[in-house]
Amino acid sequence: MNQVFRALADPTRRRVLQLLRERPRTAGELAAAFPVSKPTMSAHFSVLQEAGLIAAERNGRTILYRLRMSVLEEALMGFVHSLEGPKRAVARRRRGDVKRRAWEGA
Amino acid sequence: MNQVFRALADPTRRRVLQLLRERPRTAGELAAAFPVSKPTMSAHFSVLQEAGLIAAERNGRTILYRLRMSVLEEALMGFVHSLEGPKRAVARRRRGDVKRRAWEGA
DNA sequence: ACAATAGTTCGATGATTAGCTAATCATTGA
DNA sequence: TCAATGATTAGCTAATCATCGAACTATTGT
Repeated sequence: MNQVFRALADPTRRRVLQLLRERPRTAGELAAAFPVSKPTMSAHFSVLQEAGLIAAERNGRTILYRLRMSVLEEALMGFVHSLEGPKRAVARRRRGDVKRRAWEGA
Repeated sequence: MNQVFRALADPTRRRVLQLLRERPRTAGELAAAFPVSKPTMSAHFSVLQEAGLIAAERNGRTILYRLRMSVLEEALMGFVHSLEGPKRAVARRRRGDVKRRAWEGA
């Protein structure tokens, strides 16, 4: 979930998701829609993929990216619900899987 | 909207919002809930406030922060809807393929 | 095998960010 | 007015991030 929100923090990446909304697109096709270099876009794809927001499928020499809507919806809705929901579950704690901010539960 | 997503990118700030879910809290009360210094928390409050996610009200020498749920919901739901919504053609850029600023819409 | 195409990985760089301590501001109470 | 309290601002460091060009991998077509 942290990765999802981190991925959504960048406008370029949010826009990529919107472009993938209607149909899958190749890396190059996506890259052509933004005024940044291909390596930069590739890095954005990585972030989105590690967050689980997009999936890649190689076809010949192109790579087709598709949106994984369910992951996005679950993260966003899940967070909203954690705010609206039962007024109890705020004190959870996870153990040291991050270097700093290990107290983090959201 | 960009500011909202940027604010949500940090786990500490998301946790602050969750703490504010039930009732407003003072800056000190919130700061005491995290293992970081008060100035650091103050900076987080600034980010949240500039995003419109929280509102501050001074009472004597304490400052009470309260969650502005509607802003949060509108941003998150709004984004989800922009992905699920009417599949208007987002990128008809076949000819020319110029770097327009179409990506500034998210 | 070679050249072209699609895409990523590598290495460096400038900008932003989260974090700290120390200093400051603002309010209250003696 | 002075001291204490709650909170922010100032100044700094270290880490992270978005970006680039160059090099690399993989695939296709000749």
